[in-house]
Amino acid sequence: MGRSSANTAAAPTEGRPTPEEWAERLRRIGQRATPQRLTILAALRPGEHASAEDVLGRVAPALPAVNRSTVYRTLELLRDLGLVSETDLGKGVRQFEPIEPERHHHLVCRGCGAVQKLHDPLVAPLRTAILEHHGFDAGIEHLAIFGRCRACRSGGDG
Amino acid sequence: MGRSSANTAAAPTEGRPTPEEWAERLRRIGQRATPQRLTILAALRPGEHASAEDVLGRVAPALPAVNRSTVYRTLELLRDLGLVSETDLGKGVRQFEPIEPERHHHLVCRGCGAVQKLHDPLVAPLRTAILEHHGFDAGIEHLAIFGRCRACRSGGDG
DNA sequence: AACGCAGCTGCGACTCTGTGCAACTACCAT
DNA sequence: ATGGTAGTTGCACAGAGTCGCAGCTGCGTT
Repeated sequence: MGRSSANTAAAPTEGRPTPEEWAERLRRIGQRATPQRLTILAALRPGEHASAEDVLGRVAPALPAVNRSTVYRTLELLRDLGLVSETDLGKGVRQFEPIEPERHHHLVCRGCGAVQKLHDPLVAPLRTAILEHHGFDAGIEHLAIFGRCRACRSGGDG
Repeated sequence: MGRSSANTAAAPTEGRPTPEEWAERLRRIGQRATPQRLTILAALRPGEHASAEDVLGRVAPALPAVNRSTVYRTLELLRDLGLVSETDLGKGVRQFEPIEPERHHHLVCRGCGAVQKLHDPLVAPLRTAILEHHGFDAGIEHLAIFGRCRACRSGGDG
């Protein structure tokens, strides 16, 4: 999405966009820049998983009246817009996080619950293969893969 | 898991195991063979997605007193045992299905909701790579990958 | 065949998430 | 700056899934 157009203030990789930059970005793709959305966007920080409830808590000081539904809907919108990633780490609570240029994924052990990072280069071929074979643009931004870690496998424990 | 042990009655690929075969299989791995579990197992059919609620409905005629929690817990157990797969097709309802020798996955379009099959050979390399690089046994039995299908991509619509 | 215990089940309450509808408001055109 | 309108929000409700606990039961042992 036209990232090479206007570059009003700071470089994208230097820090996170300001609310006004977010607003412009939303408008450019035909979305409204509401205070709720901008506040929610500001509440998300790169590299940090946040649940919908976390976001609601962070937004409350600025906009106490924001409703839970709005948070969910906004997060979902931002996900579909490719601005944030949604991941279910298996805790019954979805985690949201702004998408960074360098993607990563997670391996979640069903035995001990340990979570380790999985770098995108291992996953990228799958994305490519799916696009080539099915013409399907897989939104694998932040995958959670469940299974059994080395320790739990050798330990034999569940 | 030790599939090459005793083969008491019918061949595994000939039909699905009888309740008694399931019972024996459960006991062999240190699990109790309760009527609830056997009934739930019998309610699952290969090649057919069933939600927890579906299973509850199918079990009801035989065991009217079975509780929702039991169904969830049993399904989860069977999943951890590697007997059934769990998949979230994005409908807010998880789908369960007995694991077949020939695995498949799904591509779910976030635009139009269409679901298409994805054959395992495309996914297998990822499983292998994760095992080699991380010693992690990825339980990718029945994956649901979200994204945008060919039609929705060319149509430009959301 | 009866016993005992660890494990399983049923129950109820609670959390997380999605949806319909009416009121509101950001944005475009004037 | 003002007005119209389509997109958003807030609210209330509904449904999926989880958890702790008390009581029951499958299964190994005697």
